[in-house]
Amino acid sequence: MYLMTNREIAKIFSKIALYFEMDNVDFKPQAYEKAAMNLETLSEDVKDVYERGGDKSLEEIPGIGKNMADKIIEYIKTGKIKEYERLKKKIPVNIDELISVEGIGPRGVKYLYEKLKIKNLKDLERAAKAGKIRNLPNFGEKKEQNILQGIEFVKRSTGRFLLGEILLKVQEITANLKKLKEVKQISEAGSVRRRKETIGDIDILIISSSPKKVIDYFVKMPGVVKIWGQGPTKASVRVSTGEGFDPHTNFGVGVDVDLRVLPESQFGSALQYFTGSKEHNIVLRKIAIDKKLKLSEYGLFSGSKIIAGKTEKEIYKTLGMDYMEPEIRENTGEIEAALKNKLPRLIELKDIIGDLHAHSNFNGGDNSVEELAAAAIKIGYKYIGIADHTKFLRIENGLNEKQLIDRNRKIDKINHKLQTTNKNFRVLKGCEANIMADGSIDINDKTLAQMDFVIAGVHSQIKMPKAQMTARIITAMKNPNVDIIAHPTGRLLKKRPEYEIDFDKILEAAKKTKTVLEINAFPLRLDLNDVHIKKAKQAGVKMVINTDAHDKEHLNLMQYGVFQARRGWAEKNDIINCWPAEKMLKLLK
DNA sequence: GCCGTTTTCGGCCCGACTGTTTTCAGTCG
Repeated sequence: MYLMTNREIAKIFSKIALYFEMDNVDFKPQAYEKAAMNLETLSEDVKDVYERGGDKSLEEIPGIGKNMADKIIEYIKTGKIKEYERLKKKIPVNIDELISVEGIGPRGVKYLYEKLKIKNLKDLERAAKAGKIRNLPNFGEKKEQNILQGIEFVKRSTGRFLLGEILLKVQEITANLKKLKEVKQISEAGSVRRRKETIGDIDILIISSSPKKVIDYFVKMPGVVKIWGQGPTKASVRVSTGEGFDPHTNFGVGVDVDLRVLPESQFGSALQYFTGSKEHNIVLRKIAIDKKLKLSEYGLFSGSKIIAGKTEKEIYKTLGMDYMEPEIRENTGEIEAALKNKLPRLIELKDIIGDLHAHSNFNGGDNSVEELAAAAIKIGYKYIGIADHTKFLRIENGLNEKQLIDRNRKIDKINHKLQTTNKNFRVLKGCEANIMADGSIDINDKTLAQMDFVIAGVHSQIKMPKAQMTARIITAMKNPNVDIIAHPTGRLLKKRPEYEIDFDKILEAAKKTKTVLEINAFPLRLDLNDVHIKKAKQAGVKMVINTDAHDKEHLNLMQYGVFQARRGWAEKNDIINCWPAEKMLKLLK
C-alpha cells in the first residue's frame, strides 16, 4: 500500500514545508505539503515512475512540477536533497519533536531557536522551567505553563510509534528475513502482534536450525544503524525509520527490533510468551501452577517433561482454554471467558462491506466520487458513504446547504450510471457536519433530512469543561437527523488527549437516541479506543468503522480500525458497516 | 511551487481561538 521511497521523500517534503512556514513564505508550504501527501498515497514507487518515463512522468503526479521532480530525482540518485540539507543547517533543530508540543508551531520553533538556541524538547523544557520563555515578546507566563504541560504530554508518549507508522516497517523486515533459506518460519510478536495503537519496539520470532546464520544476516540487514546486542540465539538492533537524529542516543532515529531464533518445538510457547501482554502471561502462569504445571517461553512442562509448546493453540488447550486472538490478550477478562468457552467471535476485515466516511473533492478530498466508488468496488465493498465536510470548516472547503443538495443530485446521477455496471454497489449521500459549541449543527435540518446518513463531529472549541462538552455532544445526538458521531473523543495519538467528556453519559444518550458511534480508523486517531469500544458493546451501542479517507488510498486504512475494534471485543453484529446497506440504513434515523 | 490557461503570470489559503496584546501573531483544524 505505502512505499518506502515515496514515504521518505514525502517526509522530507513535509519538513521543507515547515521550513518555509518558519519564514512565513506564502503558498510554498501548501505546495510541498500537498506534494508530500500525494507521494505518500501514490500506489506506484517513484523510482519506477522515474524509470518508466523520466522527469516527464514524475511531473504527471499531481502536485509535482519541474522543481519537485528534480528533487525527487536527486533523492533517487543520491539519497539526499541539497535544498533540504541547507535548510537543516540553517536552523538545526528537531522540528518534529518541538512542534509535537501543542501550541508550538514552525514560527515558534524558529523564534525560540534564534532567541534562546532551543533545538529540542530538552532545551525547551529547561528554558521553560527556568522562566526564560515568559519574557519573550508574544509569549507570557500562561504560554510558558502550557508549553510545560505540552512537554509532559509528549514525554508520556515519546519513544512510541503509531501502529500505522510501524506496521509497514515490520512487514518490510519480515519479508527481508524470509528471503534467507535458513528461516523456516517467522512471526511478529509483542505489541505489534497484539495490534496496539502505539508500539515501543518490534519483536520478531524465527524458527531455524541455523540460528547463527540468521542472526548474522539480521544484524547486517539494510537499515540497521546500531547493534545493541548479538548472541547465539537472539539479537537486538536499531533500524532506521528514515532521516533524523535521536537526541538521547545520538544514533539515527529508528525503532529497536528484537529477534529470537528458536527450534520448531518451542515456537508456540515462545510466540505466546513474547506476544504477551505481560499481565496476560502472569495469569496464565498462575493457572499453570494450579494445575501443577510450569509455563515459560520454552514450553509447558509437567516436571521436566514438555507437554505442549509447538503451537499456541496446544498450550491454551492444555491449560483448559479456548484460543485467544492476540488483540485481546490484555488480561481484561479474556482468560475467564476462554475458560468458559465464552470468547467473542471477533470481527474480521473481510466482514466489512462498506465505508461511511470518505471525503470527496466536493470538499477537501483528493478524489472524485467516481474514483472513490471505483476504489471501494475494487476492495469488494457494497457501498461507500461520501461524508463531505460542511460549511463551518472553511479550510476543508465545507459545503453549505445548497452545495450539498447540488452534490446529492450529482451523486444520484453517478448511482444511476453505476447501476448499469454494478447493480450491487451504491454510493450513499452523507456529510460530516459540525457540532457547534451549543450542540447545534451547522447545516439546517431540512437539508440534513435529505441525506442518507449524517455524521456529526466536534471540530472547534475543543477545550470545554467536561459537563459542557458532554451536553454539547448529547444535544447533537438528540438531533433526529444525526446518525453517527465522528471520532467521539477527539484524541490525536501522541499529540492531544481526549476532550473532557463523560463517556458513560454519552453511551447512555447514544443508546437512547439510537446514535451510532464511530471507530475512526485513521492511525493517528483510532477513536473510539479499545476500552471505549468494549464499553459501547456492553451498553448495546452500535458502532461503525470508518476510514475518514481524504484520498482513495486511505480506504485501505480500514484494517487499523478493525484491529482496534477487535481489541475492544467487537463482533460483526456490533459494527453496522458489516451489514447490507438496506439493513444498515433502516437502523439509522 | 504548482496549476491552468487568458502561453506567461495570477491565483492559491479560511476562521476561530488563545494569549498576547490594545490590534495582533501564531496555532489549529
